Amino acid sequence: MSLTDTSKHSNCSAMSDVLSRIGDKWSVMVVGMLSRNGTLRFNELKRLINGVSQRMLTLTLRNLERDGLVSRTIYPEVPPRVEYSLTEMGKTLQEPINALWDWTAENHHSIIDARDIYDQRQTAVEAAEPRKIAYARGQ
Amino acid sequence: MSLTDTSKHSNCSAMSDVLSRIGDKWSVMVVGMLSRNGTLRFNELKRLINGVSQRMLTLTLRNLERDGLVSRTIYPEVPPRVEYSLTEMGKTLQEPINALWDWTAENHHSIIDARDIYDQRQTAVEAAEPRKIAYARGQ
DNA sequence: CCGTATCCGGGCAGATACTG
DNA sequence: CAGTATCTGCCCGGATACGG
Repeated sequence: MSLTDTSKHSNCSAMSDVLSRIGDKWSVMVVGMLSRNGTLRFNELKRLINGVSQRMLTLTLRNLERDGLVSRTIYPEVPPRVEYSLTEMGKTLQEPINALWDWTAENHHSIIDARDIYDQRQTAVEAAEPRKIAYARGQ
Repeated sequence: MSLTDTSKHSNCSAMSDVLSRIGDKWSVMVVGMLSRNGTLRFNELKRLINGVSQRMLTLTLRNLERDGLVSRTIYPEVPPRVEYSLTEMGKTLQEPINALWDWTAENHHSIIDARDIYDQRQTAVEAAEPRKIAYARGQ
């Protein structure tokens, strides 16, 4: 099945479903970090992923675990040690995510440029014609 | 640059930036529809994309246009006609998105299964040990 | 037909405090 | 160390009404 395969595009809800996880930036970061480093402890992940709160990291890891993408191993020690790594299915996610990562690397500058141009045109229009701005810029 | 390329992983903010657009389900749907059909009018898109509100479609299209991924052509007619299509850059997005789409098709069932198993375990634990549930199931 | 403006309710994320 | 619980604010997205 592919995007261009009109037949049997299931109900798209599958895509939405998965995307809501993939699209979550923390999820992608976690998968990225685990795919590079293999196995990481909670606080290692927290340090590596810039800006994530404890709460969000916990939630993200729980969801990934629930979806069978990340495995969680608790070592009954004091102090506690919990290690995270990708499951086999999680590893297969690397490839499509890598594709996205590469695309980003190649096109991010173009996007930035496109935005600048767009914004300049808009501010020009705005000056000439007050009101008529799409949802007052964002929202 | 790739996920496994530790050097020069820029600041990851680029990835977050692009992901917040890719991760948006409406954006993906729009790109998907345009990549299949080539060119579509506003209401054609609205009909094709199940459940999108007028507001969200407008906002999504504006953002995609601003990022240089979608081009918008207005025909000065009555009633007005506006056509959307992918730009060259937008077309290059097809490939990574397709990869994601394919991955979804292959793994969605496994994810559903994993969730069921996880949830069953959790309800069991819950019964035995009230309290101690990760953020009371979601949030 | 193709939008824009405005109101509004729910959910998501940060901050904080607390445990085994 | 690795979480959990709770409070709070605010952003996002739907619904609605209107306009060129």
